[in-house]
Amino acid sequence: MTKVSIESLPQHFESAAVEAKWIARWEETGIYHYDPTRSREDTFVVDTPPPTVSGSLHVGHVFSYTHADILVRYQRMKGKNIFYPMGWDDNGLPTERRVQNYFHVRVDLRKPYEPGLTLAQVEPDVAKRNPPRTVSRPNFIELCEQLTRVDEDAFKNLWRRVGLSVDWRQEYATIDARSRVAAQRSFLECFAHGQAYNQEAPTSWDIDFQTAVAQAEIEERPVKGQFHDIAFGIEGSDTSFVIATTRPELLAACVGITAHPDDARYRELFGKTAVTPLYRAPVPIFPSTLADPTKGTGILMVCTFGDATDVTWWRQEALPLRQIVGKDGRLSPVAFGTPGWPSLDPEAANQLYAQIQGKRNDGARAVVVEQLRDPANASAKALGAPLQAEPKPIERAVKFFEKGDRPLEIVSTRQWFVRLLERKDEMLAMGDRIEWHPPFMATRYRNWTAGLQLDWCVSRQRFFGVPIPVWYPLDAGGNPDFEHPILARPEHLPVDPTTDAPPGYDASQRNAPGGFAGETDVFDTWFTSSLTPQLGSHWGVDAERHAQLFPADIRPQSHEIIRTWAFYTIAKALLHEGTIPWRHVVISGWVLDPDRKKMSKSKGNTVTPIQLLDTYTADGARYWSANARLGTDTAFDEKMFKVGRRLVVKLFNAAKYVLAQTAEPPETHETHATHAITEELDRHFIAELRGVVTEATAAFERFEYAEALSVTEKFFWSVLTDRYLELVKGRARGDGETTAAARGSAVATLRLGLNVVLRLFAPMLPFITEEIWSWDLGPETGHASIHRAPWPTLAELAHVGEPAEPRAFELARAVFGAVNRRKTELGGSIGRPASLIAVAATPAVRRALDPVFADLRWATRARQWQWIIRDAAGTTDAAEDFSVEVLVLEPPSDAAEPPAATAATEE
RNA sequence: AGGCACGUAGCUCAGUGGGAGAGCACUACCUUGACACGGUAGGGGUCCGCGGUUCAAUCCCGCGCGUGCCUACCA
Repeated sequence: MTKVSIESLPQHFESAAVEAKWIARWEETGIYHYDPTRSREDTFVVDTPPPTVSGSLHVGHVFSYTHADILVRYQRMKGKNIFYPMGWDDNGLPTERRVQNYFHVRVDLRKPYEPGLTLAQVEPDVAKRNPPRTVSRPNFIELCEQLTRVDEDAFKNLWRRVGLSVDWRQEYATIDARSRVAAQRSFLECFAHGQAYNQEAPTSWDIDFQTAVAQAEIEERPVKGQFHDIAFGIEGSDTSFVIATTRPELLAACVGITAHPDDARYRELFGKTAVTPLYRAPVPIFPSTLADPTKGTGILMVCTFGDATDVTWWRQEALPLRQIVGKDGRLSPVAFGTPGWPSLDPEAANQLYAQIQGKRNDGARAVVVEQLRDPANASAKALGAPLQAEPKPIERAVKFFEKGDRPLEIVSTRQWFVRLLERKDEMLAMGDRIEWHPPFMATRYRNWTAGLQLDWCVSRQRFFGVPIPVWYPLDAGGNPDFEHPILARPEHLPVDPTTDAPPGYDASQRNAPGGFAGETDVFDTWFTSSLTPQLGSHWGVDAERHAQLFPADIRPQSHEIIRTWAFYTIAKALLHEGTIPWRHVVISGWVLDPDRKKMSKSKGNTVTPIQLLDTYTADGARYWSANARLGTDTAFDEKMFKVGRRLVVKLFNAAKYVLAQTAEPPETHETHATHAITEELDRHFIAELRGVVTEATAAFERFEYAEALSVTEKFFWSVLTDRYLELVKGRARGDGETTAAARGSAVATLRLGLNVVLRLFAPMLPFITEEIWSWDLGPETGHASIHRAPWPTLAELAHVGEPAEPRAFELARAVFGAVNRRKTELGGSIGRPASLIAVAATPAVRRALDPVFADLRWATRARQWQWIIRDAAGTTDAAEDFSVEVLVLEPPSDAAEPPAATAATEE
């Protein structure tokens, strides 16, 4: 490794070439590689978020991943052995949907596998003119794998461009074989411990994706609806009561009526039987404290199923199941007058239902409302039209699958669940053992955990996911026995029950009486994603490695997935290991567009990052990111990128100057590092640097990289470049009567200052700091990469003594600033020499400035300097320690004669 | 409806029981010896409102108002 000739450097910073060089160099030298031979205490383990490989990159990705990288780079410089993997979350609905749209294909489970069907053969049908091409499930999965590979490359390219210090040997995908093994092993272990069960139960169901969804994947959206007041009859009575409903189309699914037990209006009805209009079904009337007397009319119909409360009532009252909404969202055929479907007038009921059968909710609702207007359809002849009033518009919150477009239905289906409700307390205790950054994010976890109402539904009726590794024995009639599933053997994993035969059976017995049926469901993608710490540690495959890497140190993630990813990961760690999955959770905020909406692909307000990186440099983009504190949302502001770029350019120029000035060690010493730092100004500079090192280190220890950046940046601009560098320039060049020792002190200080500041910036600005480091400091210090160089400590600065005059530097800066101000007022440039500068000051100020006066004098370019000594007691303005009384600029001249040194005078 | 967070210069945001700040933007000026991909300076404020604690409140407490997110409400 040789030093770079500073003179040969380009005049301007050429970021593209420099970044490309270091991306390649870091890869070649492997400086980010994990070393499995080092101890756990020396190791810092990152549970990297595997990005959803959806083919779209935006600045939000750069934002949050940079936060983690900054923390990682700090730990690396602290000497830690870093485990920093990268995963790709490619299984699941987003990928399926993207593949469906991209290739314009749909799965047909009946289709046979077509070998060798590849990307090239399934050309994207951009216009979508033709009906979708149907493909077999295995072919569909292959297409998913092929497309995600392309997307992963795009992500990988971005991560390299922004300088993530990932160990690329530790790459995984949540659909790859090792992940499938881990997810299936996790399931087998849950089942073995009684934590996994399957059950036919009402489940939130998306009618478009035709799959169950979990509580955590549900969101609410405001939807306009209408209240319908409908009269119900009472068996053995001519009277009626009125319920208000937004979903009259579910009338056929009505299985009960309820009101609050204290509601005087309905108290007499409890225990009686109501009769529904249209279908004339007798249903029980029961009291329930869950009913709210202030809502609607205070009395309501219980349907199977309108909402989650219906499920509660259905269970508590052991009501019958009348499921009329099918899995496709259409009303299923039913027959009133048959068992389970009672009616006082089955013929009329069936006739009315026939008009809505096969329709979706909206269509059915319109028909039902018309039917309700007809007095003939009343629940008792004397009551008049069931519809008591014109529908009244209301807006209400309706549950949606977060990725879906139409409201969820509740459909009774058989699903696999993992028990979580009974472990709420343990889950809460786990959350308390983890440090959340910022701390208030722990509240979100606690709120979610405490409010959990359902076990985790882990089965999904989808294709591109990890198969649930079970089969069901078939009886002589070909009916599956769900109570006694056949589990895969751990040594056979991964398995696909739709193509593999279970232990003890052969393929010919598939779907045959007495044989077996393979489970067709796959896991919820979170079931696999919740194992990312174990995927990184090779859980179940390499026990030694697992012990070394689990639990992890940090989990970086964003706050909207605390209830999913963080929650489920903690659940898995509890279920499998009885411990926490990581010690720290590091929460990044969101990137908001200028209207303060979250940037997301679906809103179409994202900004593509590559162009930003080209324009403002990778470090410039990282600077923007590094300015945002954890947990704080940040508005996208291109100006911040610009400021970042300016910092990068400034570092380039300042470093070029410092290193060119100090290319040769002081004449009295072999190296810069050994030269004594003796001058007052230099000692002051180092004293302030000590403060910066202390503050930046403390900030990093609190995970507050933005604070560390702030103190470093402030020091760099306002102390190093604006003031110290200007004051020390003359001495560093050996101008005037500078002694060799004084010059050596300046040179040693400049190099030491740059050396330390570069390392303080290195976690945030890895490219420019590495570039500068490589010219000179790297070869000199023997640390080839700044990113493997030690984090600055006070010990490195301990050889420099404390300054003698506490105010010397502060005053020198102030006087220098005042002189510059005066020059500006006079319309001259800062560099213009002054034929005379007269400064009034108290004796104390004059004395304090004495040890730095030569530097100050040089910086002001004063040919003659006069002190006007003010009596301290006589000053009228006590706040003014000094004032520039006279400043005479020399006329601008083409002949740039350096000002002759003239002695300062006092009067 | 509850919880959490936030409200400071035109914008983006730091901050602290005692002096209201930074960057950007704006205005004026400067070819300077690292840097015009730069520099020097200037104007700009009801620190959301009202009460309380305190010698002293932008900061602590209470009550409002507004914004965002999470949870709940779905008849």
